[in-house]
Amino acid sequence: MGNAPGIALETFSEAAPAPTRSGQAGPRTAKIASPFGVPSTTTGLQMNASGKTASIKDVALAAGVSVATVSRVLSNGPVSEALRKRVEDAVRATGYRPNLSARRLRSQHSQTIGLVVSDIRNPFFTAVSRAVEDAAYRAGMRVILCNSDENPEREELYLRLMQEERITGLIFAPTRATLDRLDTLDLDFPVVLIDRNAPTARHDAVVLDNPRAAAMLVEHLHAQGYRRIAGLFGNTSTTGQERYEGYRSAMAARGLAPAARFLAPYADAAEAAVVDWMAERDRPEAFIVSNSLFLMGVVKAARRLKLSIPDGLAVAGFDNEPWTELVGPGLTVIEQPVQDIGQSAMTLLFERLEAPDRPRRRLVLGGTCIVRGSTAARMADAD
Amino acid sequence: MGNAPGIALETFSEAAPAPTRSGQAGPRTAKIASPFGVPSTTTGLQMNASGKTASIKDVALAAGVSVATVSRVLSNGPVSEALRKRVEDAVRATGYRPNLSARRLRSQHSQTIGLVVSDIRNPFFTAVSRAVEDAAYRAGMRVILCNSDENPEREELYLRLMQEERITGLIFAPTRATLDRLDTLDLDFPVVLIDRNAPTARHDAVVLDNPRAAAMLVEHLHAQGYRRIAGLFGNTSTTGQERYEGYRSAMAARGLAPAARFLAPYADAAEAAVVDWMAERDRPEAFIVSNSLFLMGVVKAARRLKLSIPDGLAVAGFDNEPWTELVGPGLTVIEQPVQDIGQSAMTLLFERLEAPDRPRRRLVLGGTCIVRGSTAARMADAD
DNA sequence: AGTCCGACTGTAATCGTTTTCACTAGGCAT
DNA sequence: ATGCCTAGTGAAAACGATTACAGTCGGACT
Repeated sequence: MGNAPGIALETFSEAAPAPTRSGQAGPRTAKIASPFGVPSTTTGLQMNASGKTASIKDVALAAGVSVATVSRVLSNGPVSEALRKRVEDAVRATGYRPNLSARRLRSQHSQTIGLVVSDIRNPFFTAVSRAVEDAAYRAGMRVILCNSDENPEREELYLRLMQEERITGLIFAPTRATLDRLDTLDLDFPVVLIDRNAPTARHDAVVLDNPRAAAMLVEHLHAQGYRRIAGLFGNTSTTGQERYEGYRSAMAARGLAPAARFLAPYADAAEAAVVDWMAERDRPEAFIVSNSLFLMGVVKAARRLKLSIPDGLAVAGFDNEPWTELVGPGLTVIEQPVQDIGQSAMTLLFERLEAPDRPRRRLVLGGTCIVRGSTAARMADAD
Repeated sequence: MGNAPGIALETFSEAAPAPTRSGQAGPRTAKIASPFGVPSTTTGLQMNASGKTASIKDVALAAGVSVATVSRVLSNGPVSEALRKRVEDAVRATGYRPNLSARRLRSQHSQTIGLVVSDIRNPFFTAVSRAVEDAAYRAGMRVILCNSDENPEREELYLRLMQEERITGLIFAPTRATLDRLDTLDLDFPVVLIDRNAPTARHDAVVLDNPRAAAMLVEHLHAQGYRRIAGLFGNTSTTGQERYEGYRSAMAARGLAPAARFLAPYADAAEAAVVDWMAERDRPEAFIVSNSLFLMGVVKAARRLKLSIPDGLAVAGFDNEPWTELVGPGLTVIEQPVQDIGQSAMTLLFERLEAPDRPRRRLVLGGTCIVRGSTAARMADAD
């Protein structure tokens, strides 16, 4: 059975006007006449005489005080009770809202921190950005969130934007390309790296202990009886590189031969790699993969090859996303302390702002190995 | 086997300094001495004599022209080639970056649109916000993204923020509570609702055809031979309500008795509901659920009850997330045209900005039913 | 009674832009 | 020559806030 066609129509239409195909993409200009009349009051909020939204001057006028007094009321400065009351009433009456652009310009303080991640759809980054945002708002700061898409050009664009916004600090998960030239960039604000990092960068950073985490997976698989353990790692970030190192040395320490491939960060790439690899002589018994996209790829490949997990093919990876529990017998993963990463990044940033000259610091957090059925002991019966 | 403990340490430590537990939450102050010396050059970008970052005045000075001319060069105004060249050189030499706050203040145009969603971790909203952002940047506008967490208080906070940022327009997925009083709010900018909507709201909107989509699921399950079809719907948004209506009328149209429950939007809630429900007499043969969290809940419940999908329990839901393909025999879902929703919202917003007085419009997009194994024909053998 | 102090309050400068307006040259038609 | 137009340029006035500075006004102290 195929897919039922999608149909667009007015929910409460008398007769559906010109049904529109809901194409999967491409710009579509809304061209639908509305059967709903609407009163054409375009009134926004309260306005002053000239029809613009109320400014501090309007409030001052309404309260019969100077703008300085209004400003002081707004910032809890020293004002007599009588005037404070009058101003507060005037604020309500005029519907006054401070203009942040003006405030920032004058006070030379943006109260804004930037956050540039490589892919907001990656649950790791959504979780981290939630943590960052919460911490920021608690400190009375705003967050500007940007998506680089692993694209150095977009990163450059956003870094420029951050400069123009005069952010007070940046939390950044850079691509390898940008990481390499980060020192030459001369930014006006302190930077805290997250997730990715290089020994050469002179910035603060908070990262997972990637080598150790990968080693934990090797250890675990080894203990479960697996020997031919292959690895798939992302080729765009230093993270993949670090996880590979941990994998390699843990394998070597056990007298096993490492066998790794580096892939572009797409599920398809991993699927294809596994399908190919399993056709070779000396097919792996297990895979360690460096991100959740690859995890999906491996599961798809196993399905395509009609290999059961873990008997035909064991697998372990990174990022404890909700669905990893539900796939097959459950997938063994390293859980990252996402909350902690976000909060620590903010902490490092604030401390850096207080002491700009202190030496660079790097915070390395440990992951937790969540063991599930995808790495059950080798040779055991399937459940 | 238990979880290996997480350990925090310096990657290249001589000896791990005071190992820190990577707790799951709670603020943690980074207190790690760095073994890496760093030159204490705190130089930011180029600065003018007084040590601040370069302004247009500095550029003018360096180029030997007036600030007006610099401004004109920056905005491609009429300037002779000779001066333009001199100014461009000066811009490079000073490392000048325009100050957006000042620009916005003076030009009275923020070039910013707001986007308030209820949960950025929900892949539906991450996809939509990606689309919105892309469309915005293509139009030379910035996006401020905020997370309401389904919390009306946070919504109010963010709406106030939007006012203060003087955004030019808002794309908004409101909670029911806020939706009800949206008309009384008197915002200074046009609003386009997404995902949620009410017949009474006087704003533009782009939503899924929820009743039809839910009906499609009923249709499909019915055609596959299922009769006792239960429904689980979210209780915080109008979306759940609309999907329920579609479900109810489609059931009625087939002479089936609807049986629905409304839940808080958590996977656990759905899991508990299913476990309870399956213990009752007249246990459902199939579930229709209104979001992907509930989908997880149902799968977990089935696992707990040792019911196979679809023979013990069929299930269908909303949102074609990548993992729905991988769970069990694959989950049947309604796919929303997320890209289209985001782009259309921007289009509606732009058109509203051009014609503030035109009557309210509502764009209803159709979903696509992706059929997978979780709704295979009743009584068929398991695979 | 005169000084001084403390608590408010207002005036005006300022943040970094854009934009209006006036002005200067040339070029061209008269 | 004179006048007019056009293109290019600079001076200065906004934009909406914060804040340094200077008053004002009682009351307390000598």
